[in-house]
Amino acid sequence: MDVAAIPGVPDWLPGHLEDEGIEALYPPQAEAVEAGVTEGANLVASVPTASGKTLVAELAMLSAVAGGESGKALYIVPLRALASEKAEEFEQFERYGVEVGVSTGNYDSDGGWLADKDIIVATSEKVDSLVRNDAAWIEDLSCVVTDEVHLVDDGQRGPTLEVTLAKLRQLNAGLQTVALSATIGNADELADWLDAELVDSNWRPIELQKGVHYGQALHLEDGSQQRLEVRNGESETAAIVRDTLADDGSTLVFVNSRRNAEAAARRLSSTTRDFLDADERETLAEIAAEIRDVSDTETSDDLADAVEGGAAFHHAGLASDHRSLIEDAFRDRLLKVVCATPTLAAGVNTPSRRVVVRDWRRYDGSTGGMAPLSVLEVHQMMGRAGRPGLDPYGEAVLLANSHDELDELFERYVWADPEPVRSKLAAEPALRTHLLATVASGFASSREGLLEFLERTLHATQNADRNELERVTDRMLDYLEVNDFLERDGDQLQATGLGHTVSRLYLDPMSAAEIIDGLRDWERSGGRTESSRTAGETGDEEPAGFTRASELAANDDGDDGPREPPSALGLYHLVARTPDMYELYLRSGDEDEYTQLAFERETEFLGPMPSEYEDDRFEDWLSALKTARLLEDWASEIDESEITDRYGVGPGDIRGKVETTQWLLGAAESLAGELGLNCVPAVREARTRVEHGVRSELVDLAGVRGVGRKRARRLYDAGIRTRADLREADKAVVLGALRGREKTAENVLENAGRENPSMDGVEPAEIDGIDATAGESDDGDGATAADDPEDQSSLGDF
DNA sequence: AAGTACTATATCTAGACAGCATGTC
DNA sequence: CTAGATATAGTACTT
Repeated sequence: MDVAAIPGVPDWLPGHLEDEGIEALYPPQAEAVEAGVTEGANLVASVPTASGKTLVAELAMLSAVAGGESGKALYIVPLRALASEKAEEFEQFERYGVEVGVSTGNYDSDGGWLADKDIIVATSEKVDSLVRNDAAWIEDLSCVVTDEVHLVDDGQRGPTLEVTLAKLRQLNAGLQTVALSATIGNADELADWLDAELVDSNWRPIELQKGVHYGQALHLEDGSQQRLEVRNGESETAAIVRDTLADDGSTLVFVNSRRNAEAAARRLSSTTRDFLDADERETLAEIAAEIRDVSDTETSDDLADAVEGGAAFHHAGLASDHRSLIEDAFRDRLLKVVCATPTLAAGVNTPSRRVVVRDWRRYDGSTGGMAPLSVLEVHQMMGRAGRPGLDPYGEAVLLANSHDELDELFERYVWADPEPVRSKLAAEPALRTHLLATVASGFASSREGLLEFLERTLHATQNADRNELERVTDRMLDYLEVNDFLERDGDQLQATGLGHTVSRLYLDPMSAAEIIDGLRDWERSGGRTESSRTAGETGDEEPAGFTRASELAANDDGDDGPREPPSALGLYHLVARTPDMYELYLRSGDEDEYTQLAFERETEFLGPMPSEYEDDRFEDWLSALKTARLLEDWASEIDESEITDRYGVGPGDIRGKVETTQWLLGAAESLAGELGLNCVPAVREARTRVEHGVRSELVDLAGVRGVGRKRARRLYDAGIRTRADLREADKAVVLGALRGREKTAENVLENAGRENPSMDGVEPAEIDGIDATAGESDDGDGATAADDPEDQSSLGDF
C-alpha cells in the first residue's frame, strides 16, 4: 500500500514517511490500515518482532490525535526502559505539534502536565495507578495502544494489564483499542476480548532462519545444513561466535543464569579479542573505563574486563548505566558478543546477526529442577536475530549435544507454535488487589457489580465457567473486609478510608495489612514484647535481651504514652517481608547466620517472629532479614562493593531494593499518618536514610542536590553538619571537603541556597583524611552524581 | 617446587512494576 | 515429572 493512500491520518504524514524513506507499508501494516486502524477500528496485531508494529501504533495514535479536538493517545509498555525508548521514537512528531509525554513510577516528563500531551507513554502499572487516582485526562483518551499484550499471560503483572484495559474501555465507550502482540497461537481470542479486527501474520522484513547446531553442522529449518566446525577445546558457542565474526556479524547469546552469562562473556572475550582492530580496542577501552566509573564493584570490573576484549554480559544485577553502555556498544557493533539473561529478550531493541539460545532450560524451584523455557520466550529471543537494514538475514540457533536433542529441539522450538496466552486473573494476589481498586475507584459497588465488571476481562472471554472466578472473588472480598479495607452493607460494597488509601498508594492489600499490623503491634506493645517473642515459645524462659523497654524505663508507666520508635532495621524488615518486595536468595550458611542475627536483634522486629519449626515462613522471614540488613548496611554508608560482596548481589540489585524500600516506606508513612500512629518520624527517617544511603546525622546534608552519601560524609567530617551550615561555612573548608573541585563546590553551595557560591580565588583548606587531589574528576557540570559514582546522590534511571 | 590435567564435589539458580510532593526567580 | 554449569578443592602426574 502506498503511504499516500492511508485514510484518516494527518496531511503531513505521507510526506513525513517519505522523508523517512518509507514509501510503501509492509504487508501487515497495510492489513492493519485496511482493517481500519486509522479510522478508529479496534485492532489486535499479532506479528513478529521488528516487523513494523511501531508504525501501526503510530498510525493509530496520529489519526486519533488529529481527528478530534481533544483526542489523546496512550501507549502502554511493560518496562520503564521501553517507555523512554518509545517516547524518543514518537518525538519525531513533535515538529508537527504532536506533544509526547512519559509517565512511569520514577520518571514524569518535564515541561508540563500530562494533560497537555497528545501521546502519553506509560507502564501498565502507572496507567492503573493514574486510573485509581482519577487522572482527569483519562477521559480524553481516544486511542490506547498496548505493546506486548501477550504479557497478559504473566501471572504477576498480566492481570494488571487486563484489568486496566477493561477499565479504560469502560470509562470511555468510544475508545479505540490497539493491541500489539508477539506471534501467538490464540490472537483471535484477544481480538474477541477487545472486539477487535485481527491481523495475524508471520511476515518479517528480514528473513529469520531458525536452526539447531549439533556436532559440526548447523541444521536450519529449511532443511539445509551448514558446516560449522567446533575446534578442539572450543565451546560450541565460541565456534558459532567465531563463525559469525568471520562474516563480520555479532552474536547475542542467551543463557539461564547471571553466573553463566558472566562466565560465558569472560571466556568468549578471548575469542572476540582476535577480531578487534586498533580503533575498536581503543574505543572499547574507553567504554570499559566508563563501566568502571559507574560502580566500584567486582561485577563492574568483570564487565569492563570482558568489554576490553569485545564481549559483555547483561543481566538485572547490572546498574542501569552499565546496561545502557552495553546496549549502545552492541548496537554500534563495537561489542561482538553479548551474553544475556532474558533481560535483553524483552527489553530495549538490540538486534544481532545471530542469536544463540544456549540454555533452553532454567531452574525453577517450584518444579524442583530445570524446566524448559516456553516456546514464546524462546521465539522472542530468536526474534532478536537480524538487524533491519543492516543484515541480509538473521539466524537463531539452539545447541544440541546429542542426536536425540537435535530432534527434540526442532520439535519443541523450531517448528513449534507458541503456547496460547491465558488470563491469570483468577488468582488470589491479583484479585485481592484489583477487587479493592475496582471498588475504591467506583467501577463497582456490589459483589454483582464486580462480577459484571469482570465480564469485561480476558478471563471472562476465555472461561465460560465463572465458578472459579466467583470463588476466589468471594474469598478475597472476605479478606478485604476482615482487614478493614472494604465494608459490606447488604449487597453493597464500599471501600473504607483505609481501603481508598491502600488502593491509591498502589499497595498490595496484603502488604498494607502486614505493614499496619507491624506498626500497630509495635505501638500497642510499647516497643517490644510478647509478640516479638518467637511464636513457638511458651514464654516461661525469656531469651536474654528480651526486656529492653524496662531498661529504657522513662515512660514505662502503662499501656499508652510515647514509645521508643522502631529501629531502621525493624522497619526495613517490615517492608522486606511484604509481598511487594521480592526475596533475596538464602545461600548455604545464610540460614545459620541470619537465625543468629534474628536472636541478637530480637527486640527490633515489628510483629511476631515465626517459629523456627515453621519451615517456609521462617525461611521467608530470614530472607527478609537478609534484605533488611542489606538496606541497613546501605543506610550506614557501607561501601557498595562491600555490600555486593557480602550479599552476593550486583549493583543493580542494591538500587532495586533501595527503590522499592523508598516506595514502601513512603506508603507506610502515609498509612501510619492516616491511622494516627506515632512512628511517622521514624518511618520517614528510615526512608530518607535508605534513599541517600546515609546515617541519620547526614540526612539533612544529603538532601541537597549534588550531595550524595560520600560528599555528605566528607562535609560532615569537615564540620559542616547541616544545609544551613553550608550557607554559612568557610568556602575554603567546603572546597577542601569536596577535594578541591571548584565546580562541584559552587554547585553544591548554590543548591544549598547560598547567596554567592562563587569559588573564585578560594584555596581549598586541608582537611584530615581527605586528599584534595585524589579521585574525583571534574567533568564540567560538577554537581551531578555522575562525576562521583560512589556518591549515588540521584536515583535517576534514565 | 611448580605447573598441568583431570576428577570429584559443593554451590547456586531470570526478571522488575508501583506513591507523594514540590521546587525557582 | 524434571538439573546442569561453574567454581573449587583435591589428586595424580609431569617438568
